[in-house]
Amino acid sequence: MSVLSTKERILNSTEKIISEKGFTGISLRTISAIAKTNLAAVNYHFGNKENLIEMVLERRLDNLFELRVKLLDELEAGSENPCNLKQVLQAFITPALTMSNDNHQGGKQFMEVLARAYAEKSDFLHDLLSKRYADVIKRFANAIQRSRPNLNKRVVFWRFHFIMGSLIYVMADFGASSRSNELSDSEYFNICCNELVDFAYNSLSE
Amino acid sequence: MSVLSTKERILNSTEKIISEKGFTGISLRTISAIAKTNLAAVNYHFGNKENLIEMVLERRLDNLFELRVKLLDELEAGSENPCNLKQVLQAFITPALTMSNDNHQGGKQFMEVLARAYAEKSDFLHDLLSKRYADVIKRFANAIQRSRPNLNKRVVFWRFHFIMGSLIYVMADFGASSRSNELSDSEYFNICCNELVDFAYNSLSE
DNA sequence: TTACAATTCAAACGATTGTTTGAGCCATAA
DNA sequence: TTATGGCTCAAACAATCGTTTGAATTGTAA
Repeated sequence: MSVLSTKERILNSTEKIISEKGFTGISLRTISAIAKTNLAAVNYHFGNKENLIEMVLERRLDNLFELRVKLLDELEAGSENPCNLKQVLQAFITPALTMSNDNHQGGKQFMEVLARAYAEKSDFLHDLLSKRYADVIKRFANAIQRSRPNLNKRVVFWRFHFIMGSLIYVMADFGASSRSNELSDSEYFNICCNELVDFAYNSLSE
Repeated sequence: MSVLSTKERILNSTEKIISEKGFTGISLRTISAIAKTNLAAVNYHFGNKENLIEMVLERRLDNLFELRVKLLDELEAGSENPCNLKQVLQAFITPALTMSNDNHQGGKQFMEVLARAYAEKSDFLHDLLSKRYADVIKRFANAIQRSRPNLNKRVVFWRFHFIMGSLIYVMADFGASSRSNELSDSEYFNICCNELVDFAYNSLSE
């Protein structure tokens, strides 16, 4: 097991605290305590609190969108043209849910952070999505469009956004209230993933 | 125009501030200032900050679910049996979006508060949904089930939750980034409402 | 080893937070 | 008028916040 740098430990503990207590419950003193470092280390490494939170978002979102792009690339390089819609949706949804199921690497915590950032209308997150990742989102929207040529372009656009809404809802475990206790985490997320893909696929039927 | 009581003014200004700056940005001093009253009035009328926020949620949610129930009652009293699925979905979705479009009465602000409360995993909200409103949600789920007897009960359950996810996403204006500037608020929400109902209806096709 | 930069640390800063206090205001009822 | 109770107010409380400072420590290259 590798030893984590102070910077990494701070990012991890921030992620953990936000996912547990939300943005309201954050304090740099708690963060530094859990990261087993000094209070001033946070400002030393990240400048200020706002920047720290932004770095938490950036670190993971880059991974998430990288993975999505990779899967879409593979699909578009394949023989099917247009791509199989269900696979396109899987390429978008699965990485997010895989991440949120990856407790070991803190992915689950991050997904909750992400959902909270959405709710808080983080300007930084907004910029990230509308600039850095806009192309990826557009690529997915186009791939969906091509496989459903008879659907109005505007309608596809709306539904893709609704699907993203459901995804965020699930990721953040919003519906946890309704979750059965008999399922393990990985079982739950497998079912969830399948159900969500089917749901999305169905919603895009012509 | 009626004169609002101090209590009402405090509730309204709290709603406004949360919707603008999120739960993070709340301060009782700002709240009392906007409510044009004294700082101590908040504690006098609501005991403490947490209780104040809970009262904001409760006041509006009661209205929302009352309206949903009323619409469902009307449908189930009608001639169609089972109820028309699209109308059931409308009875669930429309009140929420009407509220979020009702700027004058602060409904829009509340919907953003609600979405933030979801993200913050408010225990109070959780209890409200799983206790006080659980019956209503179950009634809607059953109504959907009856109109789609061939769909697995578990599948209906999942999809209803996904639909709620999309609804919250839309209510909180999460997708505002992608919103065209040429539409007025009411035009936007009309389209949004129709698209969401169609989306939900489609996702529940057999 | 020495010198220098990077990092960590305890301590303090001023600002802001939720809450409490007790005096004052203002209506209504005796 | 006087007395009472609901309400508002300015002021102060202790606690916590993010940030800064300067000294101590660590790691690295000469």
